[in-house]
Amino acid sequence: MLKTHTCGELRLEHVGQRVKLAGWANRVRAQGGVVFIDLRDRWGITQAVVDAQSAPEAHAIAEKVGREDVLQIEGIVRARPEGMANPNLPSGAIEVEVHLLRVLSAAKTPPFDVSSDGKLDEALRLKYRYLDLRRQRMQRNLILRSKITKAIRDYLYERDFVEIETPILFKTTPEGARDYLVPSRLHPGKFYALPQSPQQLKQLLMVAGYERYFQIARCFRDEDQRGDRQPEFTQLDLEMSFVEREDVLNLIEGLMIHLVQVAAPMTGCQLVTQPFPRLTLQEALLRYGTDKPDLRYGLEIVDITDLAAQTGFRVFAENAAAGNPTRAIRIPNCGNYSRKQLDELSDLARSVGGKGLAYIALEAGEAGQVKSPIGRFLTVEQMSALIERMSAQQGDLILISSDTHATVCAVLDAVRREFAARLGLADPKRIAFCWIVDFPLFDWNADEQRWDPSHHLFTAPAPEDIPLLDSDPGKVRGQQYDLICNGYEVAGGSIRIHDRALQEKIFGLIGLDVEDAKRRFGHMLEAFEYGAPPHGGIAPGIDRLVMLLAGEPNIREVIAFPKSQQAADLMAGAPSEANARQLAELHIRVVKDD
RNA sequence: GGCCCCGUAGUGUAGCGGUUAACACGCCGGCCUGUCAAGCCGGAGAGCGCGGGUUCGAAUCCCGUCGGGGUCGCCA
Repeated sequence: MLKTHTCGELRLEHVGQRVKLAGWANRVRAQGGVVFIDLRDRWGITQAVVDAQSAPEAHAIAEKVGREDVLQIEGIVRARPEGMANPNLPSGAIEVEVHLLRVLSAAKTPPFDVSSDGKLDEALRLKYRYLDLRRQRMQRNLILRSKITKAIRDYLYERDFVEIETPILFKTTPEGARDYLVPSRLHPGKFYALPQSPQQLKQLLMVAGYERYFQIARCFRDEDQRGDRQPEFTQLDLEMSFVEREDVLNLIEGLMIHLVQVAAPMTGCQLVTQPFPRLTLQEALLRYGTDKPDLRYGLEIVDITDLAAQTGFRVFAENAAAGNPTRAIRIPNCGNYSRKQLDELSDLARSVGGKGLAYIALEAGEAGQVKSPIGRFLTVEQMSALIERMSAQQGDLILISSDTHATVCAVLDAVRREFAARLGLADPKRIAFCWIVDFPLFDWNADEQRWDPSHHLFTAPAPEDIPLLDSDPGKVRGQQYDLICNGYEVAGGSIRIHDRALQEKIFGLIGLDVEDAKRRFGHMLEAFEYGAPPHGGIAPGIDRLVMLLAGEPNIREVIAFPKSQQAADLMAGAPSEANARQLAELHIRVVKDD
C-alpha cells in the first residue's frame, strides 16, 4: 500500500508514529520556510507540514504543489504546537511532519473549487462529474447511498429474502411509460425493451416458488425529466408470496425506520412519526389536495361548501349547485399581505388550472380590519361562521378555492406547498412518512372510452369489491398502497392477481381483447395456470429515498452520473450517433426529421 | 409539446441603452517559519452562449437558436 493510514484517522494517540499518507492536495498554504498542505482522501483531511530546515528536498517540491495534485507523504505524526490545533478538523490536534514528499500525479488547475461545496452551474458539474464527485457533499451522498443499500440488503437477508437478478434486455409492454428499445442484430426488425421495472419477472419468481424475493434493480423509463425523475433509476424491487397487505406494509415500515436510523448519524435526519399514518386516497385529497401529502406541516384543507352555498357570491353558489366543492386553507400570520402579494397567489392558482383564489385577510391587532373582495357578498353572520369554521384568528389569511374537486385539490395543494416554502415549514432534516391506501382500481379514460388501470394490470381488487367489477368498475378499490415521504412518492405496490380468470376479466375491462392479452402477456397468463401463489409486493425508489434522507432537493445529488433534463450525459456525450456499420448490422435506417 | 428562470474572465456574481465591462475567489510572479477561507505586494485573464435585427450607439431592447434548471402535460 502507498499509505499506512487514511487522512481521516490520525489522532493524538498516533503521535510519534512514522506514517505514509496519500491523497489530493485540498489546499496549500505556503508560508516561506514552511508549507502547509491539507491532504485529502475519502476519509478526511490531515495537515502535512513541510519545513525547509528539516526537509529541504521535500520543501522544494512542496513549494510547487498545486491544488488537486496527488501526493504521497512520509513522516512523523506530531501534536500541533500549543494553540495551533484546528477545532474544525477531526484530525486537527495533530499534523504530519513530512520527511519525504512525492507527487504521484500532477493536476491541472481544476475548472472549479473542489474543496468547497459552493454553488455551481449544473452543466459544468455534469461535464466534470468526476471532479464534482470529489466534493464533500457528493462524497457524503454516495457513501450514504452505499450504506443505505447495504442496510436494505442486511435487513432483507435477515428475513430470509433471496436476491435474484432479472434481465435488462426484456420485452416491450405498450402500457405505462415509454420504453427504451434495443434493436436486435439477430432478429431484423425486432427489439428488446429495457424494463420499466421487473414487475412481471418478480411475479413469475413467485410462481417459481421463491416466496421472498428482492433486487436492487435498475429501471428505465423514456419520459420527460424532473428533479425526482431520471431516465434510469434504481428501485428496491420486492415481492412476497402468501402475504396480505399488512405483511408488506409492516415489513417496509420496519425497513424505513431502520434506514432513517442508519442515515441519522451522517445527516441528522429525524423520523417525525411512527407508526406511519395511513390515509385513504380520498382522505388525502380532501385534507391535503394531493395523493402525496407532505406531513411535515399542517396547513390542512377545510371544506366550507355548505357555508359558501348560502352566500351571495355567485361563484360559490353556482359551484355548490353543480355539486362542486368550496374549500379553504388558513395561513397563520399572513393577514397583512399586500394586494400585490395576494394577486400573485391568484397567479399561482391559475398556473395549476384554477380560475383564481378568493381570500379573507384578517389584519392583526385589536382594530384589525377584515379585507376580502368577496366580503360584500357575505352577511356578518356568514363571515363569522366561516372564520369560526377555519379556526382563524386576527392576523390570519384564509385562501379559498371553489371549482371542481380536481381543480380545488390542485389549487390548494399548490397553495399549501407554496406557503410551506415561504414559512419555512418543510425542514429537510425531518422525515415524515405516510401510507396512502384504497386507490380505485380503474380510472375512466374518456378519450378511449374505457377503463385504465390506475396502478398496473396485475393489481388485485379488494375481495369485497369483486362483484362491482360487473356493475360499477369505477367503485372497485384496488389492493394498492403507496408510501409517501415529505411529499414524494417513495414506494408503490399492491397485492397481485394470481387467478387467471380474474386477470382475464381485468384485461377485458381495460379493453384488451383475448388475442392482444395473449400476445403481450401470454407468458403471465400461462404461468398463472401452473399454481400461482397469492402474492404481493412493493418497490421503493432508492434514489428518492436517499435524496430525502440526505436532505437534498433532487435525485441528481445522489446519483453518481445522472443525465441532464434532456436525458443527456454531458460528460461522455451520450446519446451519440452510431456509425453506418453498426446501423447496418442492426438493420436500422435513420430517418431525418424535417 | 406549453409556460417560467438562468447563460458576462477558470469559478461565483455585479452591470440592464453610451463604463478603459466591475468585484470576490482562483491563476501567474514576488515577500513571508505556524498557517488552516493564511496574509501582503504586483500581474495576466472576458467583450458578455451562438446567429440575426432595432438603434448614431447593444452585455443591456426584439426575434431565432443552443445549453442548464424549474414546472404543466407525460411518468401503468
